[in-house]
Amino acid sequence: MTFELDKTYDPKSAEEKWYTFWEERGFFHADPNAAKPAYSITIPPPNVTGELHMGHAIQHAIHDLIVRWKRMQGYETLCLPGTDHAGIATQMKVEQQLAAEEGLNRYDIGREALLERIHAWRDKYGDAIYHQLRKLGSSYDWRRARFTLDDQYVEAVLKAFERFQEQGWIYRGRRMINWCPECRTVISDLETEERELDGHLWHIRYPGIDGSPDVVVATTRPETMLGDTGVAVHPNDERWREAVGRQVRLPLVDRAIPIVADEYADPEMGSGAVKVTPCHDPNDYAIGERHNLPHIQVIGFDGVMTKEAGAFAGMDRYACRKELVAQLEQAGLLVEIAEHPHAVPHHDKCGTVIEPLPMEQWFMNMEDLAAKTRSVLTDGQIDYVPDRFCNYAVEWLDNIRDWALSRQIWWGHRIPAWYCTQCSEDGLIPMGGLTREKAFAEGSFRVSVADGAKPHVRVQQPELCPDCGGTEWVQDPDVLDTWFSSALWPFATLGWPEETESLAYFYPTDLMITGRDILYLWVLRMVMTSIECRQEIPFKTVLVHPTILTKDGKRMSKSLGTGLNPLDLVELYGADATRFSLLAQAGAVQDVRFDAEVENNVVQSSTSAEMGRNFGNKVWNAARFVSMNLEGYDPDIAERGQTDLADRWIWSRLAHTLREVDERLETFRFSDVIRALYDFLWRDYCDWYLELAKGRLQGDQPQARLSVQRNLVEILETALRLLHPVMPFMTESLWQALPKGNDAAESIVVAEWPRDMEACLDEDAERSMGRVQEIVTAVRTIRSEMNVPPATRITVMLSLPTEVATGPFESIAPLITQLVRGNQTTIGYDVEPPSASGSAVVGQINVYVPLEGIIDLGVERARLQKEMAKFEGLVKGLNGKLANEKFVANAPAEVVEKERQRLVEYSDTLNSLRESLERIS
RNA sequence: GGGCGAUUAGCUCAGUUGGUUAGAGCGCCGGUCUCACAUACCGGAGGCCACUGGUUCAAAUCCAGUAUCGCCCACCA
Repeated sequence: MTFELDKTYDPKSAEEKWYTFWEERGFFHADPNAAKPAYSITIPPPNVTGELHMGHAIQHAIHDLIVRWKRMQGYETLCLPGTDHAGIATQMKVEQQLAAEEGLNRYDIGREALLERIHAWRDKYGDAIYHQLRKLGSSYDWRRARFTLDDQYVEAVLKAFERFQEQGWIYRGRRMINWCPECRTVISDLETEERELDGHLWHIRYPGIDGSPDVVVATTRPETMLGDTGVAVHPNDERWREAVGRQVRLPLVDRAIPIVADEYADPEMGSGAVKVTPCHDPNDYAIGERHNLPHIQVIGFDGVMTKEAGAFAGMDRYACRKELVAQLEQAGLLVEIAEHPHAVPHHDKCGTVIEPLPMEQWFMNMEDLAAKTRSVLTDGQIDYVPDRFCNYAVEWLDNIRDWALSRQIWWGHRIPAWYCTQCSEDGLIPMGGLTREKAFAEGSFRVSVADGAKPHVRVQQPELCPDCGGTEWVQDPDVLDTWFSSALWPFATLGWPEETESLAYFYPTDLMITGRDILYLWVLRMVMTSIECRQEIPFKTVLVHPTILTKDGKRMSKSLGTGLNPLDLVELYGADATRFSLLAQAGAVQDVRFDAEVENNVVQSSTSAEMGRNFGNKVWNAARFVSMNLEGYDPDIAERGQTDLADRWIWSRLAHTLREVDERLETFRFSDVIRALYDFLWRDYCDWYLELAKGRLQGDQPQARLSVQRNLVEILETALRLLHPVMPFMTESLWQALPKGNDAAESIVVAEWPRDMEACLDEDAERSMGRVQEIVTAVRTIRSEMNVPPATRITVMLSLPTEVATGPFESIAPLITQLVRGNQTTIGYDVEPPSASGSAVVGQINVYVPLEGIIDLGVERARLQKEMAKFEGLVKGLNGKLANEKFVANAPAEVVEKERQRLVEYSDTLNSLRESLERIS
């Protein structure tokens, strides 16, 4: 019973072969009627435009690790994949393509045509990420892959919108919003990103009128001055008491604006007076409301100055700034220009500086949901790992703000609000001079409730207008924020609003694995929508995985050339090694500096992936060794060796490893999982057990040979199952090749996870084997230090104190001989070694290696002296400690006793070392 | 401006509730192509655990402060 393996593991052929096999057998399918406990995860849907990056890679290495583990443990395991339509990002991508290839923008081709192009784009590229995930080995139920614009999913979105509307949370209102002049849409607060810019603070003089003093105001955005409709000072500011109620003249536009008293103005700042531009600053908007100041919008939705900007109309907002500053300077009204670094909100998707504008939009009041969600979190119903993220979530909920839901783009879920063309006529304003017919047909109009538009929220278009009996309707032109649809992900993907079998069986899901960046944007909103739509939590645990940084702790970014394509790693080192490297670095830390050299977005090498590759190859070769030594092996007649020390030891180590792996998987300490497996397979199994097995394999006792063969196979087979969730491909290759019983599973994917190994734990064996290892290492050190040629066979003499029985040493002696390349190991009491011997002390045992003619006594003396110095230090320290009355009095008795024993032991060791030294001096 | 995290060997990181000589991998030095593996084997060197105080018989570990780096939140002109 032998099998053949190549000299090295070849990832490419294995990956292709086994993934196909797994999919054909349907191992990843999850059945809602299975008679097993369920375990379910929905993945965070990547953007449909997305390409796999390292963030995905670590996320999915973790997903698949957990999912494969649970599947082997006997759960009916669902991992549901999918993609997000990613409204702005996707539309942006296709628009950029349109501009680059045809020089057209979205308005040139219109709504329908653009949507057609995006759909075509999605059909062509939308599945790319699925193929990339397969390359990593992800064992997901691809039959269930969902897209946020699937028909059933759209239904869920409309249903949810209607439901929230019925709760009275959704409203149309005029508010200060974040406008992206590049994308020409509103975005939510969460989609803005503050960036520190080196700005300036311009101090400008506004001349007083009718006895009012001149006012100097400061601004970081002088161009907004054109829209100023007031100046505010603090009501208690004595300097300005007389000025309140008077007016100043706005330079360049020659407009008289009032000085108002408002507590927003900070007397400590500059002159104490602040300019007020209600249309272009959230604070100023609030002041404007309080004092009824007029709104003058001088910056348009395209970032270009409006006709209200007078002479500056038509200029880009930044060009205008420059020109305006120049003119102010010329007019002698520019008092000062100060350097002023400050944070400016940008659109996270396109990087454009946000323009705050008052606008009518759809909003959702989040107060009720936030309150409910808060108590769910503070009740501990959802476990956050690490748990501090739960506190952050609660804090965020405490400061919840209304959610701007509508987007002025076309790719997405169109808002299910309808307007009767008859009675809403005045509030439906065609864009760009279109006729009403055309504007309505294309959805190119602006809705103004203020001007009389009356929205009716319905999933279906209404029949008769309840107000006027009209029958013609137009749907709201806006689409919903992408995050509105993804907020429904865990239940919408399982069939909601239908009460499906899958929903009943797999929901709530067990685990949500996510990055830090979307904890509020997405994760918390899923909790909120689930509480409302399902009256339950969407997942029991939120696992926040580390962020992958470059080697030197910088952001990984394609534009910086520090991007790293995970598939390049797969290409270089294989999928298993890539997973290994990611998981090995996913410990308690929240940032992983990924150990790879990258040049111009191309990976040159990665130390950790190399480690993974080497480890895979090591295991592969261990299996190869086993395969080469199975001559005459028959699993039916071979008995598991359980009396030999090495056998008892390796089973005990395996049992420890299983316990460690399970524990660390339960607590998501992936780097510990890797380390446990690595140590067991490489250190215990290969370095020690295989080496020891060679003796029995090559010996002349058939029974011993059979039992060690059985152990070699069985231990390896079990360890492969433990390793499978980390390195699925390599383990499957080996597992398939290993001889197994007839009732073995079809694949390691569905093989049973090892369990109940506690009985194999054997402290005595571990202690004895530990002694063997110490002695062997000591002898090897002597060999190495004395430059004993590898071919030279040596004798090891163990000298025991009289109170120690020789029995146990009789059995370990042959192991020592074998491992140090010796010819024999002798045991005796108070042995007097030849004077030309190397020596070492292991616990109570003196170890001698006679080296007549080889030993360099000078080297040996130095070695012993160094060792003595170490123990002298230890003994001195312990003496001091035990002489300290406070220690003896206060420390627990067992600690004191332990220290006493150590002192005795170290003193003995020191004496032995001294004797050895004297012998050769 | 608030909050949080990190700081341990040249590098990347472990170090569980305070209690043996602080560990691993890579890198480095020396020796091996020893019949599974040179993607390997054997041995070795290398640490004032960021700094300063404190608590304790005992601190990498607990507390306070400082420094550096990073993240999150925040409308201060």
